[in-house]
Amino acid sequence: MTVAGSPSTPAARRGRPGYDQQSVLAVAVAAFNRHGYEATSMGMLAEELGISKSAIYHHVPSKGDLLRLALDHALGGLESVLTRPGAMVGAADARLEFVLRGTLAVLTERLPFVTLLLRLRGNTDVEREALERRRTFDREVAALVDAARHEGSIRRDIDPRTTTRLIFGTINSIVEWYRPGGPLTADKLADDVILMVFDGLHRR
Amino acid sequence: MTVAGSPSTPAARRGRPGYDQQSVLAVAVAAFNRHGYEATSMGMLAEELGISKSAIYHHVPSKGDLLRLALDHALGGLESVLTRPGAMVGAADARLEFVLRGTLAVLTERLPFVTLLLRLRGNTDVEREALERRRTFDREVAALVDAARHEGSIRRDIDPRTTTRLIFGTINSIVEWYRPGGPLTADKLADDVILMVFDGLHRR
DNA sequence: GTCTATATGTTGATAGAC
DNA sequence: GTCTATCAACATATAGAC
Repeated sequence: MTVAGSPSTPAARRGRPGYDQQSVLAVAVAAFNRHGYEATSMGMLAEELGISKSAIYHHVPSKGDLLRLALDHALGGLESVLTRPGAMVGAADARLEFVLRGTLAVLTERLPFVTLLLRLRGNTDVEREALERRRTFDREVAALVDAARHEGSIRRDIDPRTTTRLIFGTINSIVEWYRPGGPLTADKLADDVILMVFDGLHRR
Repeated sequence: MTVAGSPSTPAARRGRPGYDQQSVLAVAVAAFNRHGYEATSMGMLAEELGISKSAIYHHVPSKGDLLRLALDHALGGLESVLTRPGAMVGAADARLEFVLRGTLAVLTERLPFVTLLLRLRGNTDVEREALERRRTFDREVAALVDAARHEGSIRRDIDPRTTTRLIFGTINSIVEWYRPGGPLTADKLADDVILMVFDGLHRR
């Protein structure tokens, strides 16, 4: 999926100038992440796009729809991880690692969209619906953690709920600092995260 | 320090009714965390406090000062961890654990204030100044991580910057789910975090 | 310590021209 | 696909009464 940040990017759109919905969305998501969704005005978006406020309404019916489109892109990516073959068969330990690596891949590939999702507070209906879908995803991963624990591959001296939350916390917090294109590749990052979470930082 | 959430809490304030600066601040911080600082209007605060907008200006000169007071409380707590005796002497490994436990203690004791600090995006001068103080704190902890690495107590197959960011990510993400007064005490949480970060979740 | 009234600008969204 | 013009509602903050 191509998400351009300026009008008439040749690779993204052939033909006439001006924005399309995807390129408007990319700019909107960046602004939502910088100021927060509620604090981002259509006037600010218009200024960044270089068009008038009302021109935005040609691409999207409301500010809430910009949010809904963005969150759907993030959630769709995460949900697809759970339906991939590697998430369904084998030892719980291996399935868990597969899902965590898949989550990390979606997080880095759709970074601004997932960032927006993870910063939601549930203040509007659109946000609450997205948070409900996110909770369903979280519950399925939590079930995998429990299975790996029962299997004996995960330590039992930490409460299962705490275990799941620490795993998610570690992974989700990556949106706050990881930037693709830097020295750290997404694959190496995934290796590092799996290493710390399951084997720890101490030398042994 | 007492931070009340309603006017004339007997333990917090003796004498006349009405809010004082601390109780206004507590309500404001909760609202900032729920909606984001920029998206929280003085009208919303007035409604939650049950007083008029202009009455708030009796306690604090501006909305930005509410933010500044709150961030100062969070940063003061974090900075005090680095000047405590345990952070200054001994093996780097032990000093690092001491500082991380101290950070976790401040995070849980001043939870709403630290939450606000960690969600800043740097859109105003007040925010940028706070982020600069936070970066200074982060740099000092990063130096401890580097020292523990050189000492040989921390694994070398993960980049030092990544190591520090994963540690901070894991700890900072706790504000998104931990609630004091629940079944998990702050001390047990700190034990769990230290255990996962340094020894990993795998059973050995 | 709180109020009403007010000043001045910005909000999301629409109507209709080009 | 973009524009100007417009709307009612709401933003931060101040002045001055009680």
